[in-house]
Amino acid sequence: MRPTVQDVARQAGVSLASVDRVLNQRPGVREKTIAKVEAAISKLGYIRDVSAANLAKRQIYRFAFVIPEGANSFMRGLEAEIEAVKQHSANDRTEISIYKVPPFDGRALAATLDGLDPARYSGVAVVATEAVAVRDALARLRRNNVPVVTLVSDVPSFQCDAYVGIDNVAAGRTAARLMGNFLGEKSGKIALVAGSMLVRDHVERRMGFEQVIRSDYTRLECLPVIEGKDDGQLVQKYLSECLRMHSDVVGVYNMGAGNRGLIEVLSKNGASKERVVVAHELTEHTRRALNAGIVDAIIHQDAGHEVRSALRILKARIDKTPLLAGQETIRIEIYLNENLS
Amino acid sequence: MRPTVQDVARQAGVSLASVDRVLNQRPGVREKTIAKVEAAISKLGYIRDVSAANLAKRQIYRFAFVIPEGANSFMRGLEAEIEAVKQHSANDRTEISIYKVPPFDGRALAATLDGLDPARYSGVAVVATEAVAVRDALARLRRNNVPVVTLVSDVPSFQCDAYVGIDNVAAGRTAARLMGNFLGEKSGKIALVAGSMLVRDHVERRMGFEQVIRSDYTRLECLPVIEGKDDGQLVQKYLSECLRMHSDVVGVYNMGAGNRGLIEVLSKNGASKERVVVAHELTEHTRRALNAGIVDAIIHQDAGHEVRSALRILKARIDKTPLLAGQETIRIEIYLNENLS
DNA sequence: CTGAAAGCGCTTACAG
DNA sequence: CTGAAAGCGCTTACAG
Repeated sequence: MRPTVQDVARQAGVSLASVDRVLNQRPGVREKTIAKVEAAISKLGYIRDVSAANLAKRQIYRFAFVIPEGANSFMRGLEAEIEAVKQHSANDRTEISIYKVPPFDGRALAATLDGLDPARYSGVAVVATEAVAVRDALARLRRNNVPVVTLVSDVPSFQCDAYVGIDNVAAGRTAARLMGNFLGEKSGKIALVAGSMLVRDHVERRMGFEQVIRSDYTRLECLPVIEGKDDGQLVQKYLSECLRMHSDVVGVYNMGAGNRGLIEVLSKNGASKERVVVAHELTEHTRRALNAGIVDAIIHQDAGHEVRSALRILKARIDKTPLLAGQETIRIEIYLNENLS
Repeated sequence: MRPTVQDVARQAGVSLASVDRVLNQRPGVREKTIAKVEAAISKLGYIRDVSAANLAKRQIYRFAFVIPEGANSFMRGLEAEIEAVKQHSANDRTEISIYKVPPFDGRALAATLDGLDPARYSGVAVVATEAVAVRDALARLRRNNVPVVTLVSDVPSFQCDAYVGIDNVAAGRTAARLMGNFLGEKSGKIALVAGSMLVRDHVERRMGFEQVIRSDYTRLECLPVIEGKDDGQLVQKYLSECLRMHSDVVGVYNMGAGNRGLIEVLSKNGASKERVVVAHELTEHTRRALNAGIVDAIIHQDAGHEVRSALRILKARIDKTPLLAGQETIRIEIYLNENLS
């Protein structure tokens, strides 16, 4: 039988309450008592039962997810994943609220974060935009003992409890390797599409992509980045102009959203077989494009994994329990038509 | 406040014990009482607290993992992942035992399974070999109400609770797409290496691989499969013979283990840049080979994910709780040097 | 600074 | 067929 607090109390010759105080590092215990309890714990190999503790504490986890609103399919997929755990998590004494804020708007995000009551929420996960006001709002939550994780997009200037997302430089490098290898001996230009060069993810992906192309595929040349604001309409307009101007574009890399516009241009363009196309994030649109051969590869991050990982990390901080190493690494996934699951 | 069994009992005008009987579908309750309780449950929106129930039941999960012994790095990685959750799972009232059996040996596997006491184990996960004795041993466990999942390698003739692993036909197709695209305009032969054509995974991967090569890359031709018994020494011997005999081998696909032998041959061979090499499973050896450019791509399955998924599925069966859709799909992962994490 | 007792939301004998 | 009471492994007031 596994030892319980009762056993520890008996072994140490103290009451249950004292064991509890030591276990939870509550103040007002004599050094000598602490020592006795700790000796008993290690002698018996006591491991505390977290769920029994949570039952006694009537612990309920309340989490806030703050994510961008708008048409971005990846973000809507992220929202769907949050909804899925939300339904499921009633079993786990967990309550989840979703707050949606305008995308690319640091002030709006900061205002929403400032509106979160630290007494109400036991943890916050946020798709962050970099801005001083955001950093300050996150710092306020941390000061009030609310653990914070950033999701998908990090804020390096703020030391949060964890960043749950991919390494975007490596993602760009991965895209470039696929592009370069798929192009074989061909030479020519690569069109680069991003949402905005003010967004960290996209800047990092571009950096990684250009690094690899320049060093390993010198017969290829990257055109200046087209900024499509993650908006399908704009992407469509700018990209078709670009392809008209440059007849020797052999590859297209979309490091941002707005894939609907990209797909529109390339499917009209017909000769998709002759160009290699790499984009980010598996959505219903990019899946269809992979199937149709309009897109050759998708670099993906698993939004469901990110949501569940964020929750595990926040709970571990709250319960002061260790995480399982390896489970919380978000991978840079590659999808071809063949391994869509 | 969330309603509890107390609330349900009060609302239904019955005792706690009766509520419990209905909740757990225990026999010996009048239809009318069942109806009253069920009405109260749905009226209050009662959701049962599984961890409180497990505490009261002194429920301890005891799981057996049955895996192959031997030098196979993937299997040793799988074992390490089981060990990792084993350490961690003391917190979760979960005990895990690992049984190792000789690889490719259905009788030894069946004997081990037959030795598992159904009274002791609440669930079993097994890396299965196809054999009648194995199927019967698994059926015995199921008859004794022990849920069973197959790990990595399925036994289609046995209807188990779940198969936790990848679709190996799709994995083969994925390997072929990478091979074909990376080869660009080149034509020539592809050397195929497998462990054994008696093992289902390898047969399926081969099928998927050849399908895609034949239909989409007609300038490429697959050589007959080399069977290396997943043994580095043998793979090295047979593959180097094969490369000596065929001067026009432009690609190598290893659908089995024994990658150390493969890497040995190809690194000596020098001209690795001229051949495209695709293999399975990220291990310390294949990582190094990716880094060194000896291997171009690795098709991978996440052993840690598989272990954790198997545990979640078994627990859900035991607790009769729903699974979170999406979390249990094992993906066919693709690794290039750039997205190693 | 310490301890006895009640309680968290369930389940389990046992009595009727 | 049904219910009162004790108990699972913790924590929380409250009294001293």
